[in-house]
Amino acid sequence: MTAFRPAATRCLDCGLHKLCFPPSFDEHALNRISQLVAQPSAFAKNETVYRLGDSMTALYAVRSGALKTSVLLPSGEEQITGFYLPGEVIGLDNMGQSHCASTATALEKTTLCELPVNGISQLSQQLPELQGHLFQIMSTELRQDYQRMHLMAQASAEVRVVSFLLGLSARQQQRHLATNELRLSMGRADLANHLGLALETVSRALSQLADDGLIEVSGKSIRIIHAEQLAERVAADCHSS
Amino acid sequence: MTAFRPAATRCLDCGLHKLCFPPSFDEHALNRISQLVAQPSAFAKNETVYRLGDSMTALYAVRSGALKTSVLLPSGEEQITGFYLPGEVIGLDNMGQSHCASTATALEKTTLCELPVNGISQLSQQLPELQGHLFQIMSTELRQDYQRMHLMAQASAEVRVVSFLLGLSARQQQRHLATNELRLSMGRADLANHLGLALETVSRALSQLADDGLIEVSGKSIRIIHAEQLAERVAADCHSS
DNA sequence: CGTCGGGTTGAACCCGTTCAAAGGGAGTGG
DNA sequence: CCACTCCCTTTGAACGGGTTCAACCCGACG
Repeated sequence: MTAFRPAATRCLDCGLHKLCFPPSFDEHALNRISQLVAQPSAFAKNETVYRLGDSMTALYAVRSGALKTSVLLPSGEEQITGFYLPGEVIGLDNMGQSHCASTATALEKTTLCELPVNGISQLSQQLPELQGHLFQIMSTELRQDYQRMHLMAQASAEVRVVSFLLGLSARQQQRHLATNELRLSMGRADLANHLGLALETVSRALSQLADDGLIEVSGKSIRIIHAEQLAERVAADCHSS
Repeated sequence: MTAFRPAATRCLDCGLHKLCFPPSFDEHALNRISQLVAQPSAFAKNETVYRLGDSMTALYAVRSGALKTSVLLPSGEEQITGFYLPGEVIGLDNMGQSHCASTATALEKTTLCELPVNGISQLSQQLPELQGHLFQIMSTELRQDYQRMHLMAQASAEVRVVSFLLGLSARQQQRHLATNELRLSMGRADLANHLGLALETVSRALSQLADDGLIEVSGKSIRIIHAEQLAERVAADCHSS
């Protein structure tokens, strides 16, 4: 079996391994991990990877495409907790749980590397660096959540939208993509949900920013014209409050 | 040294060990952990346990008292990320980092058990249950943050305050304390900051709830009169939106 | 008794929501 | 190739809840 595994499934050969795992991971560590990773699987748009209540079996590293994670609230409404791009890992919020507490849905055609949680747990007993990495990405998510929480609690609609755009831009930079050309894989409704705003408010904020000449908006494609001025608006809002 | 360690520092003898660690932890595991735990240290009101930028050396389990954790935003303002009570563990958002990204401040006279992060990391290589526990409490914090984020994003002031009170009540129940007698260790300003509201709004919400006969407010002491009706208001708000 | 800090109450303003309608682009069928 | 439709997005106008600014209250402490 393993002899026939396509080269593409070996993390070492994957251009994203420095994102999924620390750059410091050596060949040995990557090979050990590769042995756990199943053949990347493809998901169509709107297909769910896992769903609330499913038994928790794996983490998933995004290989291509994009997806959203959401929690279903008691009331039945959906709260989108995050959008994930290639090189990012989903399922951390279910670590240590027997069942999934969230749902992951592909926003477009997406391929994922499956990291079985049993294997990951065991391997991280042997590779301190892997355990440290898991702690690190989980704590990073925690810290990012704090910032997002402050955003939701305090920031104006414009600042929320700008923060999101700049965050996306920064993540593209990590993947060595252009920082000023964004393609939003999610619709306005999902974006609004994630930012805690009404759909119309997001649209208005984008239009306003476009009117001010800071960005160009064309459907799901957004071009950042003046990144510095965008950053200033975020800072200005923080300073004023 | 260890021969003279007071019995009180042995986790096995501490009434809170089922909160700090899973109830399933056996005597062996608790003893291994106890060897790591330094003498509980005391902090006065407003004293900081660790501060943004400090080197990250330990997690801390609350033994008595209460404290808040906060992040300092670029603008210089403080966002309070959580309040912690006996049996709860702080510092998880710094796991895997070399330096603290948050600040922990005692809200009253507080004693903490220090869990050196090096020791914890190494021990969790040997005790899969400990590693699993760490993953679990981190993922639990993640999931709680998602709920809080939704609260901040969508919920009315009243719902935010009620959710906080009910959450506090639930945590008291875990510690086998009365669920209807709350003592808020933080001031209105901290509470408002944490809930993403203006100080005045929190005060108004509490007054309103008191007028409606659902709670009794006397400074920092709050008595819950009709827990069910409080829960209904939260559910009602969710349903309406 | 006076002062001080935290908490409460009051009134006006502002931003985001809500409801409503129009605009636009992709896909389908003629 | 165009016309039609559907869905997503944009734009408009009025409403409402939370913030803000301001005054007041109250218990603690000197």
